[in-house]
Amino acid sequence: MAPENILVCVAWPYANGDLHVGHVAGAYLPADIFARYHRLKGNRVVMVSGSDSHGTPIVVRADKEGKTPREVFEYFHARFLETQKNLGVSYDLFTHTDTQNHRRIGQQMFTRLLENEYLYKAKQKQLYSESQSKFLPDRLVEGTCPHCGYDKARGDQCDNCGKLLDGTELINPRSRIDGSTPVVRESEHYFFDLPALREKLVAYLSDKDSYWRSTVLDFSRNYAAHAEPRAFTRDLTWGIPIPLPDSEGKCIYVWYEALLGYLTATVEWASITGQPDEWRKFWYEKDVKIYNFIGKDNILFHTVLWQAVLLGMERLGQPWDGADVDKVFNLPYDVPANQYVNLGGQKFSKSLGVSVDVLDLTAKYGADPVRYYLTSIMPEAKDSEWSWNDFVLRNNSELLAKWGNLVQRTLSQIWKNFDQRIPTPGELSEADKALIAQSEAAFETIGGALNAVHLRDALTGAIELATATNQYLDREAPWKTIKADKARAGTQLYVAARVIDSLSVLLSPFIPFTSEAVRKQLGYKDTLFGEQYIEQVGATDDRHDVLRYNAGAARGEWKPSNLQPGQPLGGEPKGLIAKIELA
RNA sequence: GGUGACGUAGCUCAGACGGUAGAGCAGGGGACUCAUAAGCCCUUGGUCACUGGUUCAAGUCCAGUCGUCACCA
Repeated sequence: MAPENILVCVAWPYANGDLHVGHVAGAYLPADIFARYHRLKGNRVVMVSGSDSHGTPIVVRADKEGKTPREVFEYFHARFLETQKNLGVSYDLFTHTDTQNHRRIGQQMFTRLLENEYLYKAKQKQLYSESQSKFLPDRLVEGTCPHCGYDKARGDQCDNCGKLLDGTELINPRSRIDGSTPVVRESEHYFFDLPALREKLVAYLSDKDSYWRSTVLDFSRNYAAHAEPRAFTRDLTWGIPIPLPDSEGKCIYVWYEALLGYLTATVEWASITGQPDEWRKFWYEKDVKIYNFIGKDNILFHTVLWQAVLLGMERLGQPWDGADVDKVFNLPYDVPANQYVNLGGQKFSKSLGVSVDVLDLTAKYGADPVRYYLTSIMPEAKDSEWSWNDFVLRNNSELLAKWGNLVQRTLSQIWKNFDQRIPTPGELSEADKALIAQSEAAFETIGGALNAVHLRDALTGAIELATATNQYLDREAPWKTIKADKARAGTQLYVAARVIDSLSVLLSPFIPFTSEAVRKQLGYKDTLFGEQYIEQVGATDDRHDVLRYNAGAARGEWKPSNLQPGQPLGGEPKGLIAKIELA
């Protein structure tokens, strides 16, 4: 079968706070598992994302801390790189939105939509701070709620009665920055004419029933069918300025340029890897599948609004891009959005201290226990719950006891009794053949689940095979066989080792580090995957750090083991997975 | 207020097309000992949120109620 082209687009984390396990389980980890699977399948995979570095919350945080917005986002960007490298999220490129490349294409997006008449000008009433000479975002204004009279309602929503507000509705409004009283001024903005694209959006969503998640589809359809115009620009200084004269202080609404990051990061990836036209393959050629991995709060942006942008632009189409006049952008094939992971029944919240810090977690326990547990509670259909107790149990009684111990008990018998080499099997019994057949079939079933982005099912399937192998060992008991018939014991251990070899591949999208270690213990000299590294790229005035992936000498393949008898083990087997004891 | 999703054993979750509830972990018991006292076998747990309705038969379809969440106005 010809290799497929897969573009894995991952939600852009907003660079005003650290990542927590909810983000990881929601988007980054599923994307990585999916990407690794497709790499093993031999498919052409590019996985991109980056830090969302513009927008009001970053400006506010910078003001509060006496820093520049750039300093704030660069701090968190660096931590995102570190966190995801430690976790093994294998981006081909994780960049950010404050690059020349992103700005240039961002302005082009605006121009294209304007040329194609999907943007129009309209006036909007907004609160303006005279003391600071700028428009105030609604959330930075407070006042008395017109509905319930609560006197500390924010301009976007009243915390008391829960009603959503428009800042101009507030009675006695005041700035939350300096307490001054804002005035109502008219501001002229560009609006995105979504009604003009309704028909195309509805058509796009019409053939997704067989594979989109129900949590994503109905909701998106309803919105697409009734989509109203939305503001496309904002009064903002920290963002991408709109490329028109007399438009100072107007930037592209951050949401749209973050979405555009999927395209711009692909362009940057192509350029960095010295094949500047390669992005065209993924965005224009039709034999490509684009996946967007996101959390449930982002669904509409990724199932309707992003499609609207792509449909509205049609293509990049500027002089430097003139070859594309007859091309049209690809739209996402699937948007497997996840629900949330909660903690103690509450949402994660940095400000309330409800959080599990990922940097801390990987430093203490390593990536794989975290990846394993988060996959097992991945909120594919509904919200799930992080439990420290469960984290420990899953690690100790599943990952370690079922899988780590299976490898350990098999290889240590081979090490001690078979000259530290994979034994040469004799004739296979029915039981031997049955287990091997089961392990071979697993590549189909688990692969199917992975391809359909049913990641929890896929992991469960792999663990079931580990259990079957443990059962096989207990029934065959090579430690007994060896006393009377060493050759038969060698066959039994060969069968177990061969299935373990397959399992290390089947499990590798989920727990890549452990799988590499197993592979090494089995005596292989190569690796399943390539390497991740952080690197500085860009011209002098555009330097930035990115996370990259280099396939290099990776030899992993999604196919059953062909373990060679006589292969020397890679050293004395020792525990792969540490037991976790909570202090 | 609108749209949508969710509410199943102690915990985490499965349960197209309706036929009297399943898995893993935890808990209890057992035989073994190669293994990080891990693995294996057996086993105790459930008013399937609530109330009505359709049906010979409903976690499974319909209506309503309550609760949780996301997005939109």
